[in-house]
Amino acid sequence: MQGHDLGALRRLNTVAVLQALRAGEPLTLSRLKSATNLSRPTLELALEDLTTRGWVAEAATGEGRSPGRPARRFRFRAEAGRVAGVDIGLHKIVLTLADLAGEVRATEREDIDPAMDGADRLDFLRQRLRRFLDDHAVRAEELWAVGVGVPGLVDEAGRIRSVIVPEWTGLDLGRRLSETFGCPVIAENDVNLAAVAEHWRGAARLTDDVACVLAGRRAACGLLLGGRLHRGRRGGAGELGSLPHLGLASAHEALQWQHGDKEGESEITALVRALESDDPEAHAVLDAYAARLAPGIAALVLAVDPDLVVISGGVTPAGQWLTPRLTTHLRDLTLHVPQIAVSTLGEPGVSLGAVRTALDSVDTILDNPTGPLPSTTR
Amino acid sequence: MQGHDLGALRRLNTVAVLQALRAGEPLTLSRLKSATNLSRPTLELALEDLTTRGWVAEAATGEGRSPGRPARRFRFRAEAGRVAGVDIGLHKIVLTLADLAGEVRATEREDIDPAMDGADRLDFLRQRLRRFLDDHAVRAEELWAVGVGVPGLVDEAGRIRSVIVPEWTGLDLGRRLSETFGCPVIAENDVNLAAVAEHWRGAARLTDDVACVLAGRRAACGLLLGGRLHRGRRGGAGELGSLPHLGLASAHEALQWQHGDKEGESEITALVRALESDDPEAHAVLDAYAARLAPGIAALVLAVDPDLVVISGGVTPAGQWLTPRLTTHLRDLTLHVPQIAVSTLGEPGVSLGAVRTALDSVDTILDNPTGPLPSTTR
DNA sequence: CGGCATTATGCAAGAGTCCTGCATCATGCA
DNA sequence: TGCATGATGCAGGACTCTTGCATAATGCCG
Repeated sequence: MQGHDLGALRRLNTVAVLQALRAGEPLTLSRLKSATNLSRPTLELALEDLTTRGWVAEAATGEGRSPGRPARRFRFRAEAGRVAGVDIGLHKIVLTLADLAGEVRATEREDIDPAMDGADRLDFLRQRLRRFLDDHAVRAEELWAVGVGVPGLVDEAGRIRSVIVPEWTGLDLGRRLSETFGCPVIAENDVNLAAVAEHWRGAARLTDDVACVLAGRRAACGLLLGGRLHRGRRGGAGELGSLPHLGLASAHEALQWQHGDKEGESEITALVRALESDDPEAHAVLDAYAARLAPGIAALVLAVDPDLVVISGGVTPAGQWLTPRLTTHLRDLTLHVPQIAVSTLGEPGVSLGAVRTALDSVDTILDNPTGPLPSTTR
Repeated sequence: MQGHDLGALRRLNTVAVLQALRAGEPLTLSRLKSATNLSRPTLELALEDLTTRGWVAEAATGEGRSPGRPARRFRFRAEAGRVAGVDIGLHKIVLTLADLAGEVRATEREDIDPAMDGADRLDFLRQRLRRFLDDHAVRAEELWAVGVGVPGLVDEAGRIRSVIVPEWTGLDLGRRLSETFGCPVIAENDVNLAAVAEHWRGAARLTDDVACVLAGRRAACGLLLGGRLHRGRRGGAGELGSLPHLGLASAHEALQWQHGDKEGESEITALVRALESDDPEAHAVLDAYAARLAPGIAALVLAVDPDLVVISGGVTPAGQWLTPRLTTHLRDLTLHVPQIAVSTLGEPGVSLGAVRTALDSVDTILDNPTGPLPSTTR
């Protein structure tokens, strides 16, 4: 714990004003006053400072609902910068562009040849992100941070360990890309990012202890405990797939469904259609899958006792039928069955979590009380 | 995030000075200056304030090693208050008295009749704590907080759920006792407190992600993640005992050892003696126990991936033989075998963790930036 | 259309906190 | 005894926050 200077006090107060404005709607001085407990002259000075640095602008006066002189309103200049979120999996890449308020400005998805090797994949990622930024006229100095979700574990130092893209094991993807794009790039396990996203804007907004279970070809889990991502030593938290007693790794075998009538229809879509028409065989398949998933989830629930388990991944479309079955099976295995919800974000969740991680990295710049408040034009 | 006025700044700085002194040795003004980044006049004002409020006193000047005028030295008045830690189990009660620096001043242990019911047990706890405080001349206004470890889960609201003392289920022990003793009383699961204690002063001082496994008649686990206690919804984190796939609840059956020669010697003491004399049968028993413990610990390790697993509870005396066997068995079950250590605190660990929890509760009073800095004489 | 209540804004005065810098004091060493 | 070294005492100055009053702009009502 450090002592604070008068200058630090002012910086602290200025950031407090900025945070209040970032939270949402444009605010008048009166509202800022009650939000920050600061006096009006102090607020005016802080706002002037923030305005010259490009963080804040005066908004149009709101509709004059109240009597009296209309108040000026100030807003956070979300357009002052951009962050990007990338989800690079085995089969696809998803790119998301957002402003500093986290508002999504553009999204793009493209299939990848699963056979593409690690080096080509890195080049591909670089090239597509570069093109994506160019397409949306993002200048280098506008880009504040990038988050990247990868299919593998990422340790605290940023090094990857992946069985899906084995050549990336040992790679410090963040450092490599940050050299290319001239801003912080944070690599993170994709399931962890899905958990972050569900907590931010998905099914887990109301709780701070969430386990996000990826159920599909892969079985993995992201943990958000106390509102913060829990990685564990070397990023291995939630990797229950490898314990044979629980049979999580092979659970997907129970999800076979070859009854697709229509050409080109995916297995899960066909299964969902069968479920919708109350096909008893389809329900039996889903129940068997739930039964094989249950011990692994039970171990997770007993270990960390989350408020909520979010089911995401390939089975998401069948989620509404899966959750009650899962609840039934869990009742036999755990003391307390947690709430179970289906991902509301689906596939774009990972790249949205990557955006959130990038925004967190921007926040650390602002939270640092020493040094001057940065400007938006760097 | 709130704005701060000049008064809050001063309070912030004063607390920073106090924290610097709390950390350890008495400090001179120069050392405080480098520790807090504050100027000398500011430090002097803060120290005067802290002195009149009773938090700080001038210490004897250290041995004049350096040239120049000898500097005054200031120290935290740890004797300005007391906190107590209690561990009430099925078979025993342990009481610990400490000063505000966490220095232990007294400890007491007493057996309890395991058949004692919930109501009598609460009275017993009250009476023994009262007597313990009287014996050591702790006046009511000197006692700042009490921590209590109980054999059961404690939810966020402070309510207990226990199978060991079933009558306590639903009890808000903290509120009840705080009315009796006139200070905050925090109830917490005993294994959680063991984890806190090992992190504070035991085997887990160097790491912030720790699982503390209670191995003995009971099987339970306390989790400290990111340096903070992780309770989970309703305090159920780490309760892997109930999952039959892992067989943790019945593991203790493998630990039978009836070969005690000496009268009155406990089972574990006899086993340790046999291990010391390289009795192959004793080693086989321990190996079988490790094998039955391993799947549960593996599930925990895969779920949260801690840096360190601390083994505590009844088997602690045999820990040095248990840990290598456990490591061997875990190697087959997990990707990464974490470090495994034996509790260095043993049985008093829980009450020491209770002391730490009580001290944390004192800290929250100091950390609150609004309102005046409290005095030690309330 | 004009007065009134209501709310926002401009400006100055006042109080509080922190830092810098110089002179002074106390000790160890030559 | 003189000197270097580091601690202490005491202003002066700079900065920040708050309070309070006068003024400006709007909606409402007569």
